[in-house]
Amino acid sequence: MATHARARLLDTAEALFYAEGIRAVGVERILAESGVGRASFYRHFTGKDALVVAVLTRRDRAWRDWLADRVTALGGRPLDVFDALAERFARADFRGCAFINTMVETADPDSPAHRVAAAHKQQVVDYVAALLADRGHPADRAAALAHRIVLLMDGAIVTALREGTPAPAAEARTIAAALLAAEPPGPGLEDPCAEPAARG
Amino acid sequence: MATHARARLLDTAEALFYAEGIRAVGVERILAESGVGRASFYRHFTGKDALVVAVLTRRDRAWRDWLADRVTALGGRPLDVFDALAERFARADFRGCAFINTMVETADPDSPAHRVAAAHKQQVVDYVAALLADRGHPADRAAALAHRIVLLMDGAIVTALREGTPAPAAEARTIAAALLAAEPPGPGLEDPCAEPAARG
DNA sequence: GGATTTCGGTACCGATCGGTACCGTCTTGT
DNA sequence: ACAAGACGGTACCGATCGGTACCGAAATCC
Repeated sequence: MATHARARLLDTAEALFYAEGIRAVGVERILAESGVGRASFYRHFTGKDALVVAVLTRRDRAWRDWLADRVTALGGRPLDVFDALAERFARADFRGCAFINTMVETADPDSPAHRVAAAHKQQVVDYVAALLADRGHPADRAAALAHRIVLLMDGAIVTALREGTPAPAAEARTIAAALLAAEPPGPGLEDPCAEPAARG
Repeated sequence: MATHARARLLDTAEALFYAEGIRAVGVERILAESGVGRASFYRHFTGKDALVVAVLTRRDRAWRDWLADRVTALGGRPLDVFDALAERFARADFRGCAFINTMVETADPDSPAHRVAAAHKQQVVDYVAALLADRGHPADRAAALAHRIVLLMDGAIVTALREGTPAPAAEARTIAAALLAAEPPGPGLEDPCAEPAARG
């Protein structure tokens, strides 16, 4: 028997929701393209809403894990997040940020899907703040800077979506670099092994 | 007779589409809330898609006219666009940028609605570039700077939407100010009546 | 004042929406 | 080997989707 109907539902739904929008994709489509029977779907999820939340929750974890892995591989500098973004923007199936899209599509801020999406963004802010703290920025300054860097990330994502090019990632990186250059890290807490000043 | 069914349809549809999303609002709702008869609707528009395009086209003009008016009233400086944005963010019915939302909801980039939304953003870039050129920036630099300023505007819009506060407008303004401070206008072309350096 | 146009209301269309119930089948754990 | 559970397929449900056809009333134009 084909294994794990639940996993196939999540995979198919994630791809379709991201590519065409949550509301634009009906349960019918997901069943047809995943090969899962109708009854099996409602055995695993109470309804479409629960599927949406499950997809977003899984993507939240996967996306942040991916970001952390890429940033680490690129050098662990805060500005490396923009180079990670550039990789995403260059993919043919890039369709913006699934969580921004969810908040746009799901207008009700009290909706479970909206909440998951909002929480995702907050966790990204916390991650960037941690990156900044690692480079010696005091906690309060790291939080404020992270806020602005995520604003730049979101701006780059939206711009990349509407222009269809990965260029906005580099633009946002340049702007963020100016931001960090104007605010040097605190007194001697930064990583002594940091590369000179070529990047980041 | 109640006047101008077409105008009422546009007003009602614009409000509902912006508040709840294009796909989330059916023709039925628009007819009920506008008080327009079903037949009258299809007399004025070939279908829902045409209504969407008409709404977006009208909003494009109205939004850019509003932006130009507010910026002029605030002083005509490029950075004034962020103060104009802040006013929008503070409104209770703020739900992000209708054109970003349209591009997110309408995945197909060849769709008429998507094209109108993309064209709107390009015209905003052109407008900001004109503001920069007025302050003495050479045309090519003005275009590049405008691109980045609109990236900041979009980032502020998305951030304001997900946080529900107008604060991101001021954040983006500060970042943009650093951007402009690092790149002084060209050789003596700026407006001699410009205010010192307090803002903009 | 009569004709034309625009209007609102309603009935109806096929298609699709999310969701439920029931069926026979196949895999797996013991 | 056998029972238990997960599976795919189908029929069906009421509601709503976008869209068409037709009607009588009301306002405008000549």
